Amino acid sequence: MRITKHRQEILDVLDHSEEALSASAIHASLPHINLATIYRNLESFVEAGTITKLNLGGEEAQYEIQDEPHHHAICNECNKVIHFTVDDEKLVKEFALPGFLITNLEVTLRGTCATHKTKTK
Amino acid sequence: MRITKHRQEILDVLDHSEEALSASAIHASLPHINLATIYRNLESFVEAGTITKLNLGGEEAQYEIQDEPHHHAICNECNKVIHFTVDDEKLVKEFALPGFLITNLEVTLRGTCATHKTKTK
DNA sequence: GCTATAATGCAAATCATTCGCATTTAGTAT
DNA sequence: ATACTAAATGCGAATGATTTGCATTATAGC
Ligand SMILES: [Mn+2]
Ligand SMILES: [Mn+2]
Ligand SMILES: [Zn+2]
Ligand SMILES: [Zn+2]
Repeated sequence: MRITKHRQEILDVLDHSEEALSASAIHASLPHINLATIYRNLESFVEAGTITKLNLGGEEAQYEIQDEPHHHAICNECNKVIHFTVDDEKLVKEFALPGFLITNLEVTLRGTCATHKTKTK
Repeated sequence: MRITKHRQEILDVLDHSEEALSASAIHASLPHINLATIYRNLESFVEAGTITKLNLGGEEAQYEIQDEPHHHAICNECNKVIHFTVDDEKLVKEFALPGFLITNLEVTLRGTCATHKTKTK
C-alpha cells in the first residue's frame, strides 16, 4: 500500500480524535479529499489492520485507530461511546464453543452513561 | 399493536427458522406481503421486544425471535451463525464501568466454524 | 526522468431502508 | 349487524450510506 498524502491525513485525523469517526465526519475535517477516496482508504486500512470498523447500529459505520484491542459501551440516551478493556484471553477460554475457533471477541454494552443516569432515574 | 394476518405470518416464518432472517429473506417466504410492510412490522416487533435485530456487518440486518437472551459466533468463511449463552449476570458484574448503567450485554465472536476449520488449517 | 501500477476525483449506480399518501382493515362503539 | 376511527397496507418515490466505472494523476522503483 502506497503512502500518500491523503492517507497520512486520514490517519492523522483518526489519531487526534478521542472518539471513533464516520467517513463523513472525516470528510468534514478533510473536505479536499473526495468522499469516495476516504471510503476506499478506510477500507484499505481495515484490511491492513491499521484501523477498526465499528458497526454500532443501522447508521454510519465508525472507524478508529487500532491501538490495543478493546470494547465499547454505548449510551442509549446520547450515543456516547465509552472504550474499555477486559481480559480477552480469559473470556475466549470461557466462551469456548465445540468446533469453533475464535479469532475475534467483541463485547458491546448498551445502557446509560454517567451524564444521563441521574436524569433517567 | 393490532394482530393482523401479515404479522402472524411474519412471526411464523421467524418461529420456524433456525437462523436469523433478513427482511428480504422473509419477503422471499411471503411474497404477497409488501417489503415496506415487512420492514414496518419488524420494527414494531423490535420495539415490542418480540424479536431482536442483529447488525452483524454492513449488509442486511437480521431478525430473530427473542426466546432467551443469547449471543452469536459468526464464521468468517461461510457467515454461519452459532447461537450460544453465557452467564450474562456474571459478566455484567465483571464488566462494571464507573458511572455506566448496563442494560444490555452483547458478545460477538468471529472465527472459523467446524466445517471450515480443517480446510483453513 | 521514464514507466508501470496504484490512487484519486467525479458522477453515476447500488442497495437497504424509509416515507408520503391514497386505500383497506381491525377493533370498538352504536 | 352497521358505522366509525385509528392503525395497517401497498405502491412508488425518496433517502442515505457505500460502491463502482473510468479517465486523470501521483507514487515508487529503475
Ligand atoms: Mn474504541
Ligand atoms: Mn440468535
Ligand atoms: Zn449519555
Ligand atoms: Zn464456516
